[in-house]
Amino acid sequence: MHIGGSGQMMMQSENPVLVKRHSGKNQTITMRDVANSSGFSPATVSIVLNNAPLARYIAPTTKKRIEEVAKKLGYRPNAMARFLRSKRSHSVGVMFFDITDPFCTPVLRGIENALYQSSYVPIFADAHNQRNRFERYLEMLLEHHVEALIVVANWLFVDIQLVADLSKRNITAATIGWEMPGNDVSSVMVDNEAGGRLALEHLHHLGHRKIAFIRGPKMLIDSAPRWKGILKLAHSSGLEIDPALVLQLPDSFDPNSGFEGGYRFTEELLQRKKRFTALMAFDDLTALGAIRALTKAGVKVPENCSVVGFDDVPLSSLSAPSLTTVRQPLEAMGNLAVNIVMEGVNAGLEKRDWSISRHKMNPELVIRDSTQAAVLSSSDD
Amino acid sequence: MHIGGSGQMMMQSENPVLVKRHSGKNQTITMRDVANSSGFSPATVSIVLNNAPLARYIAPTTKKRIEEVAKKLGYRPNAMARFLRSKRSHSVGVMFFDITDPFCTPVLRGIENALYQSSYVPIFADAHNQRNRFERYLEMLLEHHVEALIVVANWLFVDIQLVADLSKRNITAATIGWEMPGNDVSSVMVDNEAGGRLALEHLHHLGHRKIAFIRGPKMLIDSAPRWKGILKLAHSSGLEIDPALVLQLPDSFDPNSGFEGGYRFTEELLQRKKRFTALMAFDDLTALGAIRALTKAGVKVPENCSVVGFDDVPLSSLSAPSLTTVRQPLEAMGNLAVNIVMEGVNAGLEKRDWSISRHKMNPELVIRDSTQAAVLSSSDD
DNA sequence: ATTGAACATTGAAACGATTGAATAAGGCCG
DNA sequence: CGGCCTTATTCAATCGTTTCAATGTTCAAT
Repeated sequence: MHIGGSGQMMMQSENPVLVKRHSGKNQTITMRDVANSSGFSPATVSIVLNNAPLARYIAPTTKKRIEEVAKKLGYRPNAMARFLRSKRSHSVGVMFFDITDPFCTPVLRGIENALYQSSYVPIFADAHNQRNRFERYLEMLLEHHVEALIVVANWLFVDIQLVADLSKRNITAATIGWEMPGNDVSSVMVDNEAGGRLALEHLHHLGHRKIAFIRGPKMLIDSAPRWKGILKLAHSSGLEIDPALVLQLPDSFDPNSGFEGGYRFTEELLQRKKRFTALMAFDDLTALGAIRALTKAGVKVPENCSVVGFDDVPLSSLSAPSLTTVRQPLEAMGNLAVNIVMEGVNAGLEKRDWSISRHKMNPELVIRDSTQAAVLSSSDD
Repeated sequence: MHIGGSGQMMMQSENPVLVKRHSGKNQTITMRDVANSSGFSPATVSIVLNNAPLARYIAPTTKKRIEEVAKKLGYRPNAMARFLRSKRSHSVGVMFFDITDPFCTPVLRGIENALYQSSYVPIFADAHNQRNRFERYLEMLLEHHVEALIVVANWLFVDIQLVADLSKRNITAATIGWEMPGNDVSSVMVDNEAGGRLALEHLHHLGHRKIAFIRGPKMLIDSAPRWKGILKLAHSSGLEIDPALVLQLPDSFDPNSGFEGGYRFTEELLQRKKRFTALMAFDDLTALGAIRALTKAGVKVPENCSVVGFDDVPLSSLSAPSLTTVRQPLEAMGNLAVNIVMEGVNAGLEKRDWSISRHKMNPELVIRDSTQAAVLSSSDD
């Protein structure tokens, strides 16, 4: 009368093992059990429980009966068996380039939440920014027959292989924070140009004219458009950008290197002895690094120097001073990516035609304590 | 002569839809394809590719042949079909109470990394601190037949249901940051008592004698032992704890409420006009809130007041000032939890006996910029 | 009366792998 | 030379669902 783990060691070499597996309700109850127990056939049970098209012919009494029995027995469909027939795994691969980037958590939350609404399950993968790991995970996800793939490409590098492999296997995919070349993969990004504009506009409105910039690494897709937005606003508002106050972060594989970079580069800016009353950093981490350097050098933020970041990662509101930044709607982006791929999945199911889409979400300026109006200074132009 | 999905769309009502699905190598290649293509039977292919026991009888030439063909065809085993027979899903459920807690990211990383080593895939679930969501996810994970479950119970509430359901279904489980009543679930925690001791010891060594405390919420399992460690050290070192300098956070369902709590409670402590030269917070977020309040009130950290946190969440090193704290080895804890459940999985596979385990990991003091030696004051005892 | 929908249910064939039992051929022994 | 072990491979059942095609009903319409 053992159940479960209790009698397991009896299986040893040559003992007269007592048949214990048949005891408790340890056995998984299959659809056949429900069928037997309710007096109908497995087919009927399946039709009823899935509310399949044929279900409209099934007598209401039958339906009720079957549903009752299923519940009483605690029947749980076997996802694997189901998949084997229906080709639907009810899972989606969610691949992060590097989850340690604070950018990722809200995105993950958004993805998870949207999938949950559709009763899909996320299979989590983290490439640690390594190509081979990325490929291995891709392999694993394909083996698990995820119905779709979402790639959160917050940091460096892409893989063309991805595109090929996926479109070949008819798996809809979407990237967040990156755009694939070609026309196979949908994408969700923030409108970086608008964001850059927003940030600089804010500083400009506050009266800042001598502004330092720490640009993002060249390899990051976000860097160029943000800078473009900055240049455009500078141009349209007649603001002059002093090249001596512009630095660009080097490419790096560590998403958290921005902090260190912001720190070092701000030190360097300070050494140049060119006065600036505000600093615009590539992202929040960079901004935090900058603030650290400024504070250490005795430059008070925001009194002596305003700092603005980009992203609005969760810690930005907790830092001291709390950070003025351009918010990416991270959770909404995760959400949208799910909706996109789900649409693709459904299209595939219904043999409908479907085309990829590229979204640029609107950023939003979040004003906190790291910026304030420029103090009027005699040497200002 | 159609195979598989090719002719399916002809089922449409009455349009002569052109069969475009049949173009590329879209069709998934099955084991049968490898068998046909190599001239052996599916059985042989399976045996070779899995290196099953019987493989020792297979001729080396045959093996090579099959492996070649499999690779050339790009054969990828169908995880579902495989599972259906072998009862192994090669997936593990990873359930978070609330992923927005910064505590979770490193744990997730640790779990992911360990699973990756074993070619297991994590199915991610986030209960959003809601019981019904927790239960629904549990249901979904069971449907997907995860081989094990890891619950990261960083924040409030537990569910007894969990224990029952899992042990009934013979799924090994482990919790991180929580202990289940009963003897069904392994757990991994930090040694909170030692941590509490470590933190206070540090302050004491620095010469602090008037220390304020913000204790954790009663419902959190960590709160009591941390406090116990504090009391013990206070006792053994002859430190006096002034009840007027001790506050306890209220229970809350938001893991990030600690910041707000730390802020408010610190304001309150300041209002009491009882001098203190150091503050020990329940966790890092609370400490950050406290620092914010202190700074706002003109109390400089660490010059006028040292602050120490607990956990060493990623943002603690980035805050200004960077936070002295007690580090939980979060990644290692995730790792360990995986090893524990994998051990259980293997035991189950080999019908071995196996018993749960409870681990207390050693915390480590991380000294950063938020603490410094107490200034000698005339009124000190 | 016969037909033919609409209704209600079921049999049985997949889905793609795994695996215990079976087959077959060679080699060795007494 | 018949039996038996070893080597090499295959048969066929099975896992738990889904779903197409088939089988009876019932009942209104010809």
